[in-house]
This record gives sequence, structure tokens and C-alpha cells, in this order.
Amino acid sequence: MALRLYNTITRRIEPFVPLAPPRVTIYTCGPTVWTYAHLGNFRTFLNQDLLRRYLEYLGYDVFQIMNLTDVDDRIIAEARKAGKTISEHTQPFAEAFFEDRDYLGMQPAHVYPRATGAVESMVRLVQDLLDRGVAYRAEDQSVYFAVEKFEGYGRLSQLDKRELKVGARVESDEYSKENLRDFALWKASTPADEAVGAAWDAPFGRGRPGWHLECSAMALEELRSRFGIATLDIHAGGVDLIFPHHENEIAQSEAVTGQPFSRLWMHGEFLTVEGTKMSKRYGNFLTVRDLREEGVDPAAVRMLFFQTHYRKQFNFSDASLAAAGKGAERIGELHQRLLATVGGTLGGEPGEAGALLERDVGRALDEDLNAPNALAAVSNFVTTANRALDGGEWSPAEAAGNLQILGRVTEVFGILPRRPAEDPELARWVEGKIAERQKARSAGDFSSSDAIRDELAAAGIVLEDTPQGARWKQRGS
RNA sequence: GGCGCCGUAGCCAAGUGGUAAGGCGGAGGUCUGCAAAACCUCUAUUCGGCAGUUCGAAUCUGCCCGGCGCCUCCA
Repeated sequence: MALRLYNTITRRIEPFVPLAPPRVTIYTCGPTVWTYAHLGNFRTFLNQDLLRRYLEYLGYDVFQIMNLTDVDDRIIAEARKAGKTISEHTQPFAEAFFEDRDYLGMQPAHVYPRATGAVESMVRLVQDLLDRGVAYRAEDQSVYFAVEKFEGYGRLSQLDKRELKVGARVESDEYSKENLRDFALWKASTPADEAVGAAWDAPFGRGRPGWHLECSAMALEELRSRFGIATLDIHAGGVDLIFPHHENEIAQSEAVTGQPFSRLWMHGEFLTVEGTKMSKRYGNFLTVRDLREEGVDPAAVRMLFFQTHYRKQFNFSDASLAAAGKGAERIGELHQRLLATVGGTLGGEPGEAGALLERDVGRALDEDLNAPNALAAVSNFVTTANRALDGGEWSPAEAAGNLQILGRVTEVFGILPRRPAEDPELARWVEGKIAERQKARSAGDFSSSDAIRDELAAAGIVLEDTPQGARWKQRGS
């Protein structure tokens, strides 16, 4: 059993072999902080989070880099509109991104380099490319990458098989390029850029970095300074980044290093809404803050996203989110039940059910991160465990061992529903009500006991009568 | 126009040559004072359509129908 992943560059599922195990370096293209990231963006990030967690589960020592793009056309336009500098404009959105990340329970990347903080290394990279003759300064004072000078350009996106749509890439400000496919490394500064603080000095002229430059510069910077290498193990992003973004990153980086920029390229598919790609452009987007305001449990979101394979589009709907939430709750219920069964038992030895769970989840995730299949295994385990618990078939030790495995596995997905924070005051009130109800029940006064249950329900408290007395929990909220 | 992806039950979704995972929903049952939670049984003779290859196809090939994406600094 070994992990296999789909590699965009070979279009095949292949064994995952890191450059220097147990270390695994991952670069994930992060958000452009011109506004709030939407759920579609987070689908990609969440799938990367799953990859990260599974690699760590397998024992790899992961180093993850996620960039924040904090200078680009949209940011400059928005900053201008608001009369702010770009950093004034992006700061709140960067903070919001981290809040959303934490809310969704994503593992933080090890570093979050920002484009504006890496201008120096970007300038060096451009200079290097100029020195090597694969880049040139055009009449408009911008610096472009000469695509024809880089052998193998277009390998990732299979450009050789395509024909350009007539008129597709011809824009007024690109007339200076020698070749239509050449792309900007450094854009000569304009008054608009200067007005919002988006211009830097460089030997080849004052300007700002092109979009693709930052990822190459920052990734190489981190790899070189920390590990003395120039090749990533995994580079991940959304499918829309295959071309031109990642294609250009490869060209820029490899033209300088002569080494593969990344051994593996992973691309996640889109989230759609009513069949159409979720996008700011179409206005059909939802943000994480929207969900938070509705009181959605992040476990439901994770469950929903992981129920579809990352390389397949899937359509978001409130109904499917609610259904996924129910599924996550069922797993959470069992988790609680096992905790109660285990009591203070330490250690424990996993039984057959736990071993099966671990094996099936591993098999599924090993095959290109087949999370849907892995979750099916979890679900089967839940049924098996509940049945065993109903029949009193598990000793505390066996329950403890199985619980440990369930915990390890669900940790990979991060799908255990959040338990409401302990509120002593609320707890005291609820316990009081439960005692009151119990008294009524013992006396056979069921209309009173039901009234109390209704009262609690109205407060969002759900009761479950068990042989050990009433359990309670907060619903939804 | 070029390149690519998808179409599986009421809904969501695995499965890519050997006879349809899983979740949600629904029906009935067990347990319960009634519930809740859990469990049990049932819920696709069939995988967009039509041909073909094969002992055998949801899985391979061809055509058709329907939907989506990239080629636009969009995850």
C-alpha cells in the first residue's frame, strides 16, 4: 500500500515519491486578497488541507508554503476606488482569510509569504532571466519572458495540442510583446500604480511584478534557504491555474534552475452553483462568513466537500450541505458514545472493526485521495460499532482501541462536529430542568415532563434518554 | 473554433471489464410512557441514448443527445 496521486503533467495517477523523504514540500497557490475568498476558493484549500493531513497521517514531515497575492490588477483597481494604498486595502482581507481558515479547521501552512514582501527576490529572478537571455525589456519598458526560448513550454497544459482562439489574448497593452504568448514578468509602473503604492525600483526599471512571478520567486526562496533545493514535491491549485499561471511558473523557474520546479502538479476542480462555476465574476458566490452567520458547523462543510472527489466538479446547495451535516453528526454521535463507553479505560486494543476501518480508509486515500470512498468506510464502521455497542459486544478495552482509530481517521478529515463550548451557567440550568423532568416522569406526570422537554427544545437543547439517565446536547446553533 | 471533463436511485455520490459502495431523504419494524439517539428490513434487474467489441460492459470503441470548464492575472 502506498500513496498514488494524479499528476497533471503526466495525466496519470503515479506513485508518490518525494525528493527527500520523510520531508515533503508543498506549495499551494493561496488567495488573492482583493476581497473575501469564496467557498469555491475554499474547496481547493480544503482539499489541500486533506492532502496535508493525510501526508502527516502517513508519517511524512510536511512543509507547506501558501502565498498571499497582495498586488494585482484587481487590488490596484479596488484600492484606487477607495483611495487607499494596496496594503491598506488588502490587510483586512488577509486577516479575514486567516479567520475563515481557522473557522474551517484548516491546518495553517508553515509560511505565508506575500508578494509585496518578496519584491527583492522577484527582482533577482527577473534579472537572472534577463542575464540568461530568456527575458527581454520591451518598448513599453516592461520585461517579458520569451516563451520560445524555453524548451518544453506548454507541457503542463498541453499547449501543443491547442489552437488559440482568434483574438483571445490580444490586448492593447500587450502590443510590445515580441510573441503573443510571451508573458509579463515585470510591468512598467503607471501613474495609477504609483498612486496606490504598487511600484518598486529595479535595475531594469521601476514597476511591479507580473502575476506569475511571485510564486516562482517565493517558492524557490523558501526551498533554497531552508533545504538547499530548487524542486517542490507537490504544487497544487485549482484547475484554472494550469494555464497560464502554472505553465508560466514552470518556465520562469526552470529557465533559471535547470531543475523541475515541482515533481507533482495537483489541480482541484471547481465548485459550481446551479451548474455554473462559483465565481465573483458571475456573482453566484457564497463566502465562509455567510455560512458562519447561518450557524453552519464547519464539519458539515468539510464533510460535504470530501464526499466528492477533488478532481470532479460538484454543485453546492443548501440541501446537500444539510445532508452532509447530518452525516457528520452521526459520526460525532458514535464518537461521543464510544467516549462514554470507554470511560477512564486507558490503552486498549483495536478490534477487527478498527483494523478494517484503518485499512479501508488507507486504501481509499492512497488511490489519489479518494475521500468519498474513505468516508464510506467510516460510515460502515459507524454502523458496525453501533451494532456492537447495542449488543454489548465490545469490552472497554476494545472500545478504547477502536475509538483511538476512529479519532485518528476522523482527524484526517476534520469532520467531528464541534461540541458547544462548555457554558457552566447553561449546564446548571439544563441539569436542573432535567432533574425536574425526571421527578415528573417518576411520578407518571408525562404532560409536565413533556412540557419541560419542549421548553428545553425551544432553547435549542435536545434530550436523549438513556439507561444512565438523560443526555443533552445543543442543536444546530 | 481548439483542448479537456462530466451525465449512476427522489437528492448527493463511489465504482473504469466480472455482474451496482456510502450519505441524505422515504416506508415499515425493534427500543421508549411518548420522543430522541441507535439498530434491523425495504427503497437502481440498472448506470443519458443507439450501435459495436467481448464468454461477460456502468466500465472498452464509434456516433448522437445533454451539461460544464480552460484558451480572459478566475481556486
